[in-house]
Amino acid sequence: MDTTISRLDARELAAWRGLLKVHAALSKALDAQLEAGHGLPLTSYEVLMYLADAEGGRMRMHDLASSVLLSRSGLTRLVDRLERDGYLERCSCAHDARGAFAVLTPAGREKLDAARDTHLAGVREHFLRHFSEEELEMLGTGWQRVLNDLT
Amino acid sequence: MDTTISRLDARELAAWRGLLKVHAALSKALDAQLEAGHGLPLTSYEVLMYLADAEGGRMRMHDLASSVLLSRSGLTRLVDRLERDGYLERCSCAHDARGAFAVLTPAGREKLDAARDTHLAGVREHFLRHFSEEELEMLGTGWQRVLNDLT
DNA sequence: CCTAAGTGGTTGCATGCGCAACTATAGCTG
DNA sequence: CAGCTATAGTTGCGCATGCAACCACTTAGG
Repeated sequence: MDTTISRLDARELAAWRGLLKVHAALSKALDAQLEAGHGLPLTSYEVLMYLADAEGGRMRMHDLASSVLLSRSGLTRLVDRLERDGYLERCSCAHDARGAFAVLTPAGREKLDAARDTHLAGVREHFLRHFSEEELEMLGTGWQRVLNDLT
Repeated sequence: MDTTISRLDARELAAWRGLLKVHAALSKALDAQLEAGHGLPLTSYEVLMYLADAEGGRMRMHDLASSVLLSRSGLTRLVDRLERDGYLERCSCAHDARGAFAVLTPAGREKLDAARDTHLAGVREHFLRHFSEEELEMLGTGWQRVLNDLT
Protein backbone atom coordinates (compact mmCIF):
# COMPACT_ATOMS: atom_id res chain seq x y z
CA MET A 1 0.00 0.00 0.00
CA ASP A 2 1.30 3.41 -0.95
CA THR A 3 1.63 6.23 1.49
CA THR A 4 -1.47 8.32 1.17
CA ILE A 5 0.28 11.47 2.27
CA SER A 6 3.31 12.91 0.54
CA ARG A 7 6.45 13.91 2.40
CA LEU A 8 7.20 17.50 3.18
CA ASP A 9 9.01 19.36 0.43
CA ALA A 10 12.19 21.31 1.13
CA ARG A 11 10.36 24.55 1.80
CA GLU A 12 7.92 22.97 4.22
CA LEU A 13 10.69 21.10 5.96
CA ALA A 14 12.77 24.22 6.42
CA ALA A 15 9.82 26.12 7.84
CA TRP A 16 8.79 23.33 10.21
CA ARG A 17 12.12 21.93 11.40
CA GLY A 18 13.43 25.47 11.57
CA LEU A 19 10.74 26.38 14.04
CA LEU A 20 11.74 23.48 16.27
CA LYS A 21 15.44 24.19 16.04
CA VAL A 22 15.06 27.91 16.57
CA HIS A 23 12.91 27.40 19.60
CA ALA A 24 15.32 24.91 21.12
CA ALA A 25 18.42 26.97 20.43
CA LEU A 26 16.87 30.26 21.43
CA SER A 27 15.37 29.03 24.69
CA LYS A 28 18.64 27.50 25.64
CA ALA A 29 20.66 30.58 24.78
CA LEU A 30 18.37 33.04 26.51
CA ASP A 31 18.02 30.83 29.54
CA ALA A 32 21.77 30.42 29.85
CA GLN A 33 22.31 34.14 29.44
CA LEU A 34 19.81 34.99 32.15
CA GLU A 35 21.10 32.29 34.46
CA ALA A 36 24.69 33.41 34.03
CA GLY A 37 23.94 37.09 34.39
CA HIS A 38 21.38 37.05 37.16
CA GLY A 39 21.02 33.50 38.47
CA LEU A 40 17.48 33.50 37.18
CA PRO A 41 16.08 30.74 34.95
CA LEU A 42 13.96 31.88 32.03
CA THR A 43 10.73 30.49 33.49
CA SER A 44 11.28 32.42 36.71
CA TYR A 45 11.97 35.55 34.73
CA GLU A 46 8.69 35.16 32.90
CA VAL A 47 6.74 34.83 36.13
CA LEU A 48 8.28 38.00 37.50
CA MET A 49 7.67 39.79 34.23
CA TYR A 50 3.99 38.93 34.09
CA LEU A 51 3.55 39.93 37.71
CA ALA A 52 5.28 43.25 37.15
CA ASP A 53 3.02 44.02 34.21
CA ALA A 54 -0.10 43.10 36.12
CA GLU A 55 -2.29 45.49 38.11
CA GLY A 56 -0.78 45.81 41.59
CA GLY A 57 2.04 43.40 40.80
CA ARG A 58 -0.22 40.49 41.59
CA MET A 59 -1.92 37.70 39.68
CA ARG A 60 -3.99 34.65 40.45
CA MET A 61 -2.07 31.39 40.26
CA HIS A 62 -4.31 30.07 37.56
CA ASP A 63 -3.88 33.05 35.25
CA LEU A 64 -0.18 33.09 35.88
CA ALA A 65 0.09 29.43 34.95
CA SER A 66 -1.54 29.93 31.59
CA SER A 67 0.48 33.06 30.90
CA VAL A 68 3.78 31.30 31.39
CA LEU A 69 2.60 28.16 29.60
CA LEU A 70 2.92 25.86 32.60
CA SER A 71 0.61 23.38 34.29
CA ARG A 72 -0.94 24.45 37.58
CA SER A 73 1.24 22.04 39.50
CA GLY A 74 4.31 23.22 37.66
CA LEU A 75 3.50 26.77 38.61
CA THR A 76 2.94 25.82 42.25
CA ARG A 77 6.51 24.53 42.48
CA LEU A 78 7.94 27.44 40.56
CA VAL A 79 6.17 29.91 42.84
CA ASP A 80 7.49 27.90 45.80
CA ARG A 81 11.01 28.53 44.64
CA LEU A 82 10.45 32.20 43.92
CA GLU A 83 8.82 32.64 47.31
CA ARG A 84 11.72 30.89 48.98
CA ASP A 85 14.08 33.28 47.22
CA GLY A 86 12.02 36.25 48.36
CA TYR A 87 10.99 37.48 44.92
CA LEU A 88 7.27 37.10 45.54
CA GLU A 89 4.76 36.20 48.21
CA ARG A 90 1.55 34.26 48.29
CA CYS A 91 -1.45 36.25 49.44
CA SER A 92 -4.94 34.87 49.91
CA CYS A 93 -7.78 36.29 47.87
CA ALA A 94 -10.49 38.22 49.65
CA HIS A 95 -13.22 37.48 47.13
CA ASP A 96 -12.52 33.79 46.64
CA ALA A 97 -11.17 31.87 49.59
CA ARG A 98 -10.00 29.07 47.32
CA GLY A 99 -7.73 31.32 45.37
CA ALA A 100 -4.33 32.78 46.02
CA PHE A 101 -2.43 35.65 44.54
CA ALA A 102 1.23 35.70 43.77
CA VAL A 103 2.49 39.17 44.65
CA LEU A 104 5.76 40.65 43.54
CA THR A 105 7.99 41.84 46.41
CA PRO A 106 10.30 44.84 46.14
CA ALA A 107 13.19 42.39 45.88
CA GLY A 108 11.42 40.66 43.01
CA ARG A 109 10.85 43.91 41.18
CA GLU A 110 14.47 44.82 41.67
CA LYS A 111 15.61 41.47 40.37
CA LEU A 112 13.37 41.81 37.36
CA ASP A 113 14.56 45.32 36.56
CA ALA A 114 18.11 44.07 36.63
CA ALA A 115 17.33 41.12 34.40
CA ARG A 116 14.99 42.76 31.94
CA ASP A 117 17.60 44.63 29.93
CA THR A 118 19.66 41.50 29.56
CA HIS A 119 16.71 39.52 28.37
CA LEU A 120 15.27 42.11 25.99
CA ALA A 121 18.68 42.67 24.49
CA GLY A 122 18.99 38.93 23.96
CA VAL A 123 15.61 38.64 22.29
CA ARG A 124 16.40 41.50 19.96
CA GLU A 125 19.93 40.39 19.24
CA HIS A 126 19.18 36.74 18.61
CA PHE A 127 15.66 36.85 17.25
CA LEU A 128 13.98 40.13 16.31
CA ARG A 129 17.05 41.51 14.61
CA HIS A 130 16.80 38.90 11.87
CA PHE A 131 13.37 39.97 10.66
CA SER A 132 12.09 43.13 8.97
CA GLU A 133 9.05 44.95 10.31
CA GLU A 134 6.88 43.36 7.65
CA GLU A 135 8.21 39.95 8.53
CA LEU A 136 7.53 40.47 12.21
CA GLU A 137 4.02 41.56 11.32
CA MET A 138 3.57 38.41 9.29
CA LEU A 139 4.89 36.24 12.09
CA GLY A 140 2.49 37.77 14.58
CA THR A 141 -0.55 37.30 12.41
CA GLY A 142 0.55 33.82 11.37
CA TRP A 143 0.98 32.73 14.97
CA GLN A 144 -2.47 34.07 15.66
CA ARG A 145 -3.98 31.94 12.93
CA VAL A 146 -2.21 28.85 14.23
CA LEU A 147 -3.30 29.47 17.80
CA ASN A 148 -6.90 30.22 16.94
CA ASP A 149 -7.05 26.97 15.06
CA LEU A 150 -5.66 25.00 17.99
CA THR A 151 -8.28 26.69 20.18
CA MET B 1 17.95 55.48 36.68
CA ASP B 2 15.92 54.90 33.55
CA THR B 3 15.80 51.61 31.73
CA THR B 4 18.34 51.78 28.98
CA ILE B 5 16.42 49.40 26.76
CA SER B 6 12.86 50.00 25.64
CA ARG B 7 10.15 47.40 25.98
CA LEU B 8 9.01 45.37 23.03
CA ASP B 9 6.30 47.02 20.96
CA ALA B 10 3.09 45.17 20.09
CA ARG B 11 4.46 43.81 16.85
CA GLU B 12 7.64 42.50 18.42
CA LEU B 13 5.74 41.03 21.31
CA ALA B 14 3.31 39.20 19.03
CA ALA B 15 6.15 37.78 16.96
CA TRP B 16 8.16 36.67 19.97
CA ARG B 17 5.51 35.44 22.41
CA GLY B 18 3.69 33.90 19.48
CA LEU B 19 6.70 31.76 18.70
CA LEU B 20 6.78 30.47 22.25
CA LYS B 21 3.06 29.82 22.39
CA VAL B 22 2.91 28.18 19.01
CA HIS B 23 5.79 25.91 19.83
CA ALA B 24 4.25 24.88 23.14
CA ALA B 25 0.77 24.31 21.76
CA LEU B 26 1.93 22.58 18.63
CA SER B 27 4.36 20.22 20.33
CA LYS B 28 1.74 19.28 22.82
CA ALA B 29 -0.95 18.71 20.20
CA LEU B 30 1.24 16.70 17.86
CA ASP B 31 2.67 14.65 20.69
CA ALA B 32 -0.78 13.85 22.06
CA GLN B 33 -2.03 12.93 18.61
CA LEU B 34 0.86 10.56 18.00
CA GLU B 35 0.65 9.08 21.45
CA ALA B 36 -3.09 8.49 21.15
CA GLY B 37 -2.95 7.07 17.65
CA HIS B 38 0.19 4.96 17.87
CA GLY B 39 1.45 4.97 21.43
CA LEU B 40 4.54 6.78 20.24
CA PRO B 41 5.85 9.99 21.82
CA LEU B 42 6.99 12.70 19.45
CA THR B 43 10.66 12.33 20.38
CA SER B 44 10.55 8.62 19.63
CA TYR B 45 8.89 9.33 16.32
CA GLU B 46 11.66 11.71 15.40
CA VAL B 47 14.34 9.15 16.15
CA LEU B 48 12.64 6.58 13.97
CA MET B 49 12.15 9.13 11.21
CA TYR B 50 15.78 10.17 11.12
CA LEU B 51 16.88 6.56 11.10
CA ALA B 52 14.53 5.70 8.26
CA ASP B 53 15.85 8.56 6.18
CA ALA B 54 19.46 7.60 6.83
CA GLU B 55 21.61 5.33 4.68
CA GLY B 56 20.90 1.74 5.72
CA GLY B 57 18.44 2.79 8.40
CA ARG B 58 21.29 3.41 10.78
CA MET B 59 22.98 6.36 12.41
CA ARG B 60 25.66 6.98 14.99
CA MET B 61 24.36 7.89 18.41
CA HIS B 62 26.13 11.22 18.36
CA ASP B 63 24.64 12.32 15.05
CA LEU B 64 21.23 11.11 16.05
CA ALA B 65 21.40 13.12 19.26
CA SER B 66 22.09 16.36 17.45
CA SER B 67 19.44 15.65 14.83
CA VAL B 68 16.71 15.22 17.40
CA LEU B 69 17.96 18.11 19.53
CA LEU B 70 18.80 16.01 22.56
CA SER B 71 21.84 15.63 24.78
CA ARG B 72 23.89 12.48 24.38
CA SER B 73 22.67 11.11 27.68
CA GLY B 74 19.10 11.92 26.80
CA LEU B 75 19.46 10.01 23.57
CA THR B 76 21.01 7.04 25.34
CA ARG B 77 17.87 6.65 27.46
CA LEU B 78 15.53 7.24 24.56
CA VAL B 79 17.31 4.63 22.49
CA ASP B 80 17.10 2.29 25.50
CA ARG B 81 13.32 2.58 25.42
CA LEU B 82 13.07 2.15 21.67
CA GLU B 83 15.34 -0.87 21.83
CA ARG B 84 13.24 -2.37 24.61
CA ASP B 85 10.16 -1.89 22.45
CA GLY B 86 11.87 -3.58 19.54
CA TYR B 87 11.86 -0.61 17.17
CA LEU B 88 15.60 -0.44 16.83
CA GLU B 89 18.79 -2.23 17.82
CA ARG B 90 22.20 -1.13 18.87
CA CYS B 91 24.99 -2.35 16.66
CA SER B 92 28.69 -1.80 17.21
CA CYS B 93 30.68 0.09 14.69
CA ALA B 94 33.34 -1.78 12.71
CA HIS B 95 35.58 1.21 12.07
CA ASP B 96 35.44 2.74 15.52
CA ALA B 97 35.08 0.38 18.45
CA ARG B 98 33.98 3.22 20.71
CA GLY B 99 30.99 4.02 18.60
CA ALA B 100 27.58 2.42 18.20
CA PHE B 101 24.93 2.56 15.57
CA ALA B 102 21.24 2.66 16.20
CA VAL B 103 19.63 0.51 13.52
CA LEU B 104 15.98 0.51 12.61
CA THR B 105 14.32 -2.91 12.84
CA PRO B 106 11.52 -4.04 10.52
CA ALA B 107 9.11 -3.49 13.40
CA GLY B 108 10.43 0.03 13.78
CA ARG B 109 9.99 0.79 10.12
CA GLU B 110 6.49 -0.57 10.26
CA LYS B 111 5.67 1.54 13.27
CA LEU B 112 7.06 4.60 11.58
CA ASP B 113 5.11 4.00 8.38
CA ALA B 114 1.94 3.75 10.39
CA ALA B 115 2.69 6.91 12.33
CA ARG B 116 4.05 9.05 9.55
CA ASP B 117 0.75 9.86 7.88
CA THR B 118 -0.76 10.88 11.18
CA HIS B 119 2.13 13.14 11.96
CA LEU B 120 2.49 14.74 8.55
CA ALA B 121 -1.23 15.38 8.42
CA GLY B 122 -1.01 17.03 11.82
CA VAL B 123 1.88 19.25 10.81
CA ARG B 124 0.08 20.35 7.68
CA GLU B 125 -3.29 20.79 9.33
CA HIS B 126 -2.08 22.69 12.36
CA PHE B 127 0.94 24.52 11.05
CA LEU B 128 1.75 24.61 7.34
CA ARG B 129 -1.84 25.22 6.29
CA HIS B 130 -1.79 28.65 7.89
CA PHE B 131 1.01 30.02 5.75
CA SER B 132 1.30 30.77 2.03
CA GLU B 133 4.21 29.44 0.01
CA GLU B 134 5.92 32.82 0.20
CA GLU B 135 5.45 32.90 3.92
CA LEU B 136 6.90 29.41 4.32
CA GLU B 137 9.84 30.49 2.23
CA MET B 138 10.33 33.49 4.49
CA LEU B 139 10.11 31.36 7.59
CA GLY B 140 12.73 28.96 6.31
CA THR B 141 15.21 31.66 5.39
CA GLY B 142 14.49 33.56 8.60
CA TRP B 143 15.15 30.52 10.74
CA GLN B 144 18.38 30.02 8.88
CA ARG B 145 19.54 33.52 9.72
CA VAL B 146 18.69 33.01 13.37
CA LEU B 147 20.47 29.68 13.55
CA ASN B 148 23.58 30.86 11.75
CA ASP B 149 23.84 33.69 14.21
CA LEU B 150 23.55 31.38 17.20
CA THR B 151 26.25 29.17 15.63
C1' DC C 1 55.92 2.15 20.45
C1' DC C 2 54.15 4.69 24.49
C1' DT C 3 52.04 8.24 26.49
C1' DA C 4 48.72 12.16 26.52
C1' DA C 5 44.84 14.28 24.88
C1' DG C 6 40.45 13.82 22.63
C1' DT C 7 36.07 11.47 21.41
C1' DG C 8 31.83 8.22 21.71
C1' DG C 9 28.77 6.41 24.66
C1' DT C 10 26.81 5.18 29.26
C1' DT C 11 25.72 5.89 34.18
C1' DG C 12 24.65 8.47 38.86
C1' DC C 13 22.37 12.09 40.27
C1' DA C 14 19.51 16.10 40.59
C1' DT C 15 15.86 18.85 38.54
C1' DG C 16 11.72 20.48 36.59
C1' DC C 17 7.64 19.05 34.77
C1' DG C 18 2.78 16.84 34.01
C1' DC C 19 -0.92 13.88 35.49
C1' DA C 20 -4.10 12.36 38.64
C1' DA C 21 -5.86 12.44 43.16
C1' DC C 22 -7.10 15.31 46.96
C1' DT C 23 -8.93 19.33 49.84
C1' DA C 24 -11.41 23.38 50.19
C1' DT C 25 -14.45 26.57 48.50
C1' DA C 26 -17.86 28.55 45.18
C1' DG C 27 -21.96 28.60 42.69
C1' DC C 28 -25.97 26.58 40.75
C1' DT C 29 -30.47 23.88 40.91
C1' DG C 30 -34.28 21.98 42.87
C1' DC D 1 -30.79 25.64 52.19
C1' DA D 2 -29.23 20.93 50.79
C1' DG D 3 -26.76 18.73 47.67
C1' DC D 4 -24.10 18.49 43.30
C1' DT D 5 -20.96 20.00 40.23
C1' DA D 6 -17.17 22.90 39.00
C1' DT D 7 -12.99 25.39 40.12
C1' DA D 8 -8.40 26.90 42.71
C1' DG D 9 -4.53 25.32 44.40
C1' DT D 10 -1.42 21.67 46.41
C1' DT D 11 0.69 17.14 46.81
C1' DG D 12 2.41 12.26 45.54
C1' DC D 13 4.40 10.11 42.06
C1' DG D 14 6.68 8.92 37.89
C1' DC D 15 9.26 10.35 33.84
C1' DA D 16 12.31 12.56 30.59
C1' DT D 17 16.11 15.36 30.51
C1' DG D 18 20.84 17.62 31.34
C1' DC D 19 25.31 17.73 33.63
C1' DA D 20 29.32 15.78 35.19
C1' DA D 21 31.99 11.84 36.01
C1' DC D 22 33.42 7.81 34.00
C1' DC D 23 35.26 3.99 30.83
C1' DA D 24 36.84 2.42 26.45
C1' DC D 25 38.94 3.38 22.54
C1' DT D 26 41.33 6.36 19.04
C1' DT D 27 44.68 9.56 17.47
C1' DA D 28 48.62 12.60 17.63
C1' DG D 29 53.42 13.64 19.26
C1' DG D 30 57.76 12.53 21.19
